Amino acid sequence: MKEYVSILKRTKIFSGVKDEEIITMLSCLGARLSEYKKGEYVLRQGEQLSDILVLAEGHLHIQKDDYWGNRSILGNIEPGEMFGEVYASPQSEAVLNDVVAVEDSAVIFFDVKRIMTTCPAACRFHTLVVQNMFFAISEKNRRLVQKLGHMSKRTTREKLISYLSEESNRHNSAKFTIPFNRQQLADFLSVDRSAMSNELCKMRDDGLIEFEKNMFRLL
Amino acid sequence: MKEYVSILKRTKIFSGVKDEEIITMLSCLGARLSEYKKGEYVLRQGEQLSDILVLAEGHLHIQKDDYWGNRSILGNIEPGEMFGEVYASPQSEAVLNDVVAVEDSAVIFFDVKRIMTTCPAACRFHTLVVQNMFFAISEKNRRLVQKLGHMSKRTTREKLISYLSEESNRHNSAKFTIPFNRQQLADFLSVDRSAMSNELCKMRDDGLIEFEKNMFRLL
DNA sequence: CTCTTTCTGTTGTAAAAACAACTGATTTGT
DNA sequence: ACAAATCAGTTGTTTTTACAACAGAAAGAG
Repeated sequence: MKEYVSILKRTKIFSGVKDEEIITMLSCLGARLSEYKKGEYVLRQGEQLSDILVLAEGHLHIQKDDYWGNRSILGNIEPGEMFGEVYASPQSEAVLNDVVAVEDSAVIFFDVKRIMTTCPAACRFHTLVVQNMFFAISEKNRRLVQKLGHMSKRTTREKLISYLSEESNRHNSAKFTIPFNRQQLADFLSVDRSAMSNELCKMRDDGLIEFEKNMFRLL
Repeated sequence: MKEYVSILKRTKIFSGVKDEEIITMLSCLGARLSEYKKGEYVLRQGEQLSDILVLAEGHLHIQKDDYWGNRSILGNIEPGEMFGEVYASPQSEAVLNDVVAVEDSAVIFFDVKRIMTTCPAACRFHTLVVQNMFFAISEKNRRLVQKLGHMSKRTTREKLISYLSEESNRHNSAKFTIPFNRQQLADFLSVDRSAMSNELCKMRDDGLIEFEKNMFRLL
């Protein structure tokens, strides 16, 4: 577990907490570590969950498959990110989506009851962590709203422009790589892969973008 | 302000806090009240915001208009709901969407700094409120994910089924009213109104649903 | 290195949605 | 109560997407 302190201290949740204090808190908060091979499920739709999770290393997708086998990728989780907090509230409901490892990953579980119900005065940084979690989930909320912004565009081209513009912004650069391959990007934007591939090429022909694999450049 | 205590005490944020304590906290938290006529903007895209807002009475929509005049309704706010918390984090960014009153409304503003940075020990319920806010924003996050679920459906019919099923669930009844008229529902689901109207009627003809104005019944 | 699998781009067709234009019903304002 | 504005439904046309099937390139396994 200690090997991940360097990762944890760079996360939003532990922002402002020192190494030694993080180690103390890992036991104070009842942290457990689980590892997953590529393709394994971290969470499954319908499960009960009373933990908040942090990705220590690897790469996860939040996704959902419907009756007909259509897959939607609802989100992308990178190291240091918190997830699962949505299901950890008192009126806890079942997990809505699958969370799957797209590469070998390590996840830290925190017992939400210990985080939220222990008297904050007991541990000097407990209060700070709750506040940090609040801001982290706010940030996440913001990203969901942005994704809704892409999804609400009517045409594939508009969705792509909306998504790529945001990624460019986020990287502060016209050139950037995305965490998806073509099929995954199509699933993320909820469009057909071949139609999207087609549209990407048209956009390139129109001089809007350049790309190679998952590297893109806006022109 | 006191007239809204009965509303506030039923909100998630003040869950578990007594009337007198709410009154005390309203000043402790630097609460301010603003009123809006139907059609007025509560928040505008691009604004800076350092408050958390609670709708005391009325009905708001979170919406966004693009270049071409297409409107997306990203969310719906009912009395007692918190909003704006996304923009209140320390690395505060500009407001992403408009929030507009769809009927005469009253909104309470809380200074986020006072909520988050005052020592929680100072006020017995301060900690409770921070925790409540955490759960409230989690719940909101959940709803955003559900909306993404509707939006990720490919056809208008699937989007409608997804949305109506969720509303039915939420009301624990096959019969329920929705907070949108047809145009607003179309904007919410990001589809064309006339096409949606058409699809609703087909669904009725297929024996899937009944409806009258904004009352729906699933069969 | 070779075989297999995955990934990306291409094309044609069928299905669905967007758009535009119009009607009648309902609501709102004066 | 009446005129104006908003709202919901209908239809036909155009545009866009989904789907299916395939081919070449790249990546991965043995």
